[in-house]
Amino acid sequence: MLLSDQAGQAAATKIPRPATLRESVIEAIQELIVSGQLKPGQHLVESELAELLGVSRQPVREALQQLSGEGWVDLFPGQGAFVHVPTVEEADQLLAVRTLLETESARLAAKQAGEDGVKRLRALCARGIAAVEADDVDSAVATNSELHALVTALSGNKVLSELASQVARRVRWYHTPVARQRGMASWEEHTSLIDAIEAGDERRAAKIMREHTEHTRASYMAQREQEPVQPAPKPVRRRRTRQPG
Amino acid sequence: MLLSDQAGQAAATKIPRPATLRESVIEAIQELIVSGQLKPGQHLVESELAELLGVSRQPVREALQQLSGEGWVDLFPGQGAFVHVPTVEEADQLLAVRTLLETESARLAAKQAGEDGVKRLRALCARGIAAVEADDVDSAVATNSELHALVTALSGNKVLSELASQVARRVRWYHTPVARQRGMASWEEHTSLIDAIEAGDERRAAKIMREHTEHTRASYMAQREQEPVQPAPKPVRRRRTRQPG
DNA sequence: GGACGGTATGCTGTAGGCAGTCGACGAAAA
DNA sequence: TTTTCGTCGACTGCCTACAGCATACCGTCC
Repeated sequence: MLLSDQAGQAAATKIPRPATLRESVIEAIQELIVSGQLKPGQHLVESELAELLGVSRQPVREALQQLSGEGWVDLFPGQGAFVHVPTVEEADQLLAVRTLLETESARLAAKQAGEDGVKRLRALCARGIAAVEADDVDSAVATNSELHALVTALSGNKVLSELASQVARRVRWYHTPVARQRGMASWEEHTSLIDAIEAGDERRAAKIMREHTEHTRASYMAQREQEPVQPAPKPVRRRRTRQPG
Repeated sequence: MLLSDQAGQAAATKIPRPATLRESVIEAIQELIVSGQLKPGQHLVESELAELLGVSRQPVREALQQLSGEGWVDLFPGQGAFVHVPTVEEADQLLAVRTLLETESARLAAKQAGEDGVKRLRALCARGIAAVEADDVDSAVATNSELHALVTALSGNKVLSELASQVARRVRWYHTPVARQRGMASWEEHTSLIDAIEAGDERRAAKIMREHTEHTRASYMAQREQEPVQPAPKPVRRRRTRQPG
């Protein structure tokens, strides 16, 4: 067998490159933010993060800058990095943008998704439903993301799908602590979405996706009504609080 | 007069912060790319750029990473940075995304732009038309960008406008050498767009913006037909060609 | 003649270090 | 008591230095 043949095979499990430290640090910090260990507005001191993660400041700096570009942290020249403070207003706008991007993705996907694509969608959907039935929330959320990502990928527009995935990541952060709602209803919508895509019905696919993401948005806003925003942790530079003792 | 009063005034000419080196480097490299001094596919050696710009490698590295996030360069771990090679296909996709974002922006702007906003739009439009009549292409292009940026800003959705401006920057690169077409026609479309926004007619504003950006896209693709793509400068790592002498 | 392995050389990725700068705190003056 | 100025501490921004790696070159073997 020629190597080129092997290379041609789909997803030959790309060699698990020992990612650069920077990438690892990015993921680590994202994880810290999403999990709430780093709180919104908190001052991220490079040297502390470096020590915490066991690396030098340089990879941390680079990671922070990339994270700034993706909206996770805010960078103030000369002052450092602060975990971004997501306002309700911004979350709403973000969700609106997501709706826009994903609706268009769904339309394009309906236009030109092949059999194979639909098959993969169905597989994911089945997995998601199974997860919900098993009450495995984490798995359900992850599968949900995968499904949406696949829809955008099937749109055939790489620029669009990249943008959408970036937006989706932020959405997940804002809305993860709130999300654990809408279990099965969401997956029923997914199913009819896939039906529309399979039928090549652009209008219907777009409509379903729009309503689907709007439902998410509504549920987010409703939830926010209940637990109001945290009391504005104004992002000031934190003075090193000298630990007594 | 209290300071807070002064601060309240619009655009009190923000103190010309001596930007960080990183930011200066970013702009410098963007300029080098747009102006064609750095060619698509070219290997960007950090130390060379550093020397060229008279700084150390660190700010250059950070700049390259940010530029990577914005799609100007591609970063291959362990291999370095290469100027992104824009394919026709990608440009098409990018223009499609721009159409999507700007159409929605126009719709929202029509929904909620105030008098003041419309006034500023008119002013920009006048400036653009004057530039075209004076055959000042650069100024016309710049004003065009400003106008589109203002429309997205008037949408009231910051996330949307940021995304749109990012996309617009890339579009400008791809399409600047091609753009110098469609002079006055474009500005007539702008005028009717502003009319629609002033009238608060969401549908019409969206429609006009969609057609407007689609015209741009069509003119881009047409132009590309004529001058075919550069012969695939495959992005290989450049071995330092030892200068004889 | 072509393929293979060894070697050399840039380049990247990372670390550590120094100067500049910003904010906070405390003392002095109003 | 409130405001202002000076000082101090800490952090960022940048530079320099080193180790590891990836590629290209080149001699050797098949």
